Amino acid sequence: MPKYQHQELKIYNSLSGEKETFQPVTPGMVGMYVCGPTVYNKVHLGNCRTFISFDLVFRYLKHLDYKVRYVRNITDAGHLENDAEEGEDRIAKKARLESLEPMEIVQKYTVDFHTILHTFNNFPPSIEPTATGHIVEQIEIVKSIIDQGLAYVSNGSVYFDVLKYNETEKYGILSGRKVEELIANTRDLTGQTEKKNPQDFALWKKAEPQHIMRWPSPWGIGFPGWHLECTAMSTKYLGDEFDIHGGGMDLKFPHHECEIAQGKAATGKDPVNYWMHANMLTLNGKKMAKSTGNNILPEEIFTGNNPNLSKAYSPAVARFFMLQAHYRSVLDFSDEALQAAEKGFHRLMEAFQTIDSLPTSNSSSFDVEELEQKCFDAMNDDFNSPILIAHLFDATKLINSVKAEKASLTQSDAKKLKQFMSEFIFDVLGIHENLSFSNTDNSDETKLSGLVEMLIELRTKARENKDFDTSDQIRDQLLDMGIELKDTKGKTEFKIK
RNA sequence: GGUCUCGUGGCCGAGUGGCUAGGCAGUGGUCUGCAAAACCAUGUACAGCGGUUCGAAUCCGCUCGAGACCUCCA
Repeated sequence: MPKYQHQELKIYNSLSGEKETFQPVTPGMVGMYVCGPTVYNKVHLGNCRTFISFDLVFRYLKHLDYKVRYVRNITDAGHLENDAEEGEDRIAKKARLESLEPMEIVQKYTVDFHTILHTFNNFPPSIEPTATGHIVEQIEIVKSIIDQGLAYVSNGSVYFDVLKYNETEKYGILSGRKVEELIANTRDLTGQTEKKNPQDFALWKKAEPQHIMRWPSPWGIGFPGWHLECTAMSTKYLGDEFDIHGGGMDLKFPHHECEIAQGKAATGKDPVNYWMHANMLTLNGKKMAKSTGNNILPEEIFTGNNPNLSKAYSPAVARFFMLQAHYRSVLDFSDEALQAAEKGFHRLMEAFQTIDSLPTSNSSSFDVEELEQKCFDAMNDDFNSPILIAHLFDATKLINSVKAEKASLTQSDAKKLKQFMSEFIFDVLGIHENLSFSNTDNSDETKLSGLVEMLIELRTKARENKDFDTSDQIRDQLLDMGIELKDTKGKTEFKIK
């Protein structure tokens, strides 16, 4: 029996502002769309947080035995740097700066994106469509919106008529904006004479002669508006109405608002049942952004090569750090916080590895099944990974207590504990770290392990002979090399730091 | 300027109308040849000021502070 029949998952829906019990359109199946990156630059850590957040969602839905189709796009069509009618698109600009073909830029940063997300142990999405691969679909949507009388052609471009749409529908339902307020607060942007109203947004833009990325359309040579691709690709692969649409908080307005309007205009249906927004990762209290340069690149974390960092951190530690905060909260990045996460993470991993060697008893002093359900409860409550991690630390404490012979577990409970911890740590949180190599078959590691064991033996003999100079020398020099010895009851263990 | 969100102990970060979040750091103890690790114990935390309530850090109002969006951004 699939797990989702036993667990009640609640998801915070940005549309309603409340946690709602999750009910997919088709029982047992989930369609999820997440806005992917514009590939004109390296992904920074803030970008990664969003994708790690939705990887967590993807993983947990799968863990509940849902069949999930996860679609995440690549924005590779050139969109303008702002909402003005003229200007250079970001990919073309980057191509000029790097002296590359626009599609080389796209390829280069798509590869970077994939590599980094893989390093963070994200699952790839089920489908990863590109904007340029769906120009035809986008044109079809523009046509149908025009047919509905909700878009107009102006000088070779097509704009969505927000005021007209707002006569029968509500533009602004997601972001809580009112059209009247938007009108009152419109910024003065030059060159918007093509639009009937400043709130209108482009579905299709006429390409200026210097614009490199261009396609033919019923309205002339041009390129699609930014918001359109997500509507085209989400509905193509997930249907006119699907379950979950995610993205960064900064996309809520106008991007997602426009998607809702476009979708409704084109199909007459509200495209998405659950809107989810991941919050920002901040650096020095401010949002990380490509445009301001206030960001850290993942590779800088892995190498420690950044003025904000005192050392390097593994991808698993960085991921664990992010998952210790809830996806809807702003998380501030700092070296200190990463260090704390790293220590806690290692404690958790070491305890997990200890389970097999735990002494077993006839009875357990702890309810393992209750703890497991608490882990489900945490994730069922809008994917609350920090609470889940807190429970995993409770398990850590239990394991260490059993090891210290201050608590007890039956053999079957120890097995259960290992099973569900493994599921939550590796399958759900997606944390993956090279485990202690003492129990692997890799030959070099086996040799090193044997070497350390030999030194431990020598040290144990020295200690028996009260030759503490020798024993301390072995311990201290190993520690200098990054090998820590740990004396436990009757046995010395080691760990590579 | 408009809309919205947030403000938790030394740091990070959950949560909630009354019952220990958790991690890191600190302190005391156990263990140890000494340490480390581990275990046990330990913090009068919820920006400020009012209000609602038997009871609020949690609800309401105001003040102060921070951030996001309103232009491309995850």
